[in-house]
Amino acid sequence: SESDDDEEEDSHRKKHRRNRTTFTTYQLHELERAFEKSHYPDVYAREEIAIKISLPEVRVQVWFQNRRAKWRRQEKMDAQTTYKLQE
Amino acid sequence: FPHLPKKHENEAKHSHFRIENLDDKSSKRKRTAFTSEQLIELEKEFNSKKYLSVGERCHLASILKLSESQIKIWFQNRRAKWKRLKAGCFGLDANQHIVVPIPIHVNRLSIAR
DNA sequence: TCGCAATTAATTAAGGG
DNA sequence: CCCTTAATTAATTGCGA
Repeated sequence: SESDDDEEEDSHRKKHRRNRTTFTTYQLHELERAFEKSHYPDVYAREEIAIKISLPEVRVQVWFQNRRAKWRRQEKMDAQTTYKLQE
Repeated sequence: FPHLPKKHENEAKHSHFRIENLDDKSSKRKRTAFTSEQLIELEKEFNSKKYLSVGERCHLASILKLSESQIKIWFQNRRAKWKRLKAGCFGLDANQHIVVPIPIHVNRLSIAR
């Protein structure tokens, strides 16, 4: 009966329960395809994508942000790889 | 209406290729975590007014022990979030234009004349 | 100088393997 | 358990007024 633990109240828990959207394979396909075309689509392009894959534009926007972060991370990584290889 | 969409400079304009900096202490960008007290107060303030005057900002900065810039940026970011939230729930309820207070900072010099 | 659009960079945490 | 990654947020850049 003692709740003891949980520094964070579960009221905080319920409130900050983020609902994470899981993309379908098709959505991921289209997003990836769009990313190939441009890493920086403007609002209108994003809106177009959003409609096509039936998602709010903001989800598409966030997806591109995270995708670019990944892209940069990888780019930095194999930049280091080719660096080592040339020695 | 204010501020049109804007276009991001095509493709990789921001060349964020930070070279391995031998200088520059602690290459990571600092991210200050505001305390819950600070956030509660900021939120409370935002609830009453969406825009702060210079004086209000200065006062708030001193009582929360944050820089004026941090207060300014916080309100900017908060307004952006507020806008997203408003736009997000279209459909239900037919409120088109809420009583949006106005940024009147423009007047602070021109009114004096 | 401000606000805003658009973004980044650090971070938090969901959920799958 | 750890990893990938969706979500959040303080901070940056750049433009226009």
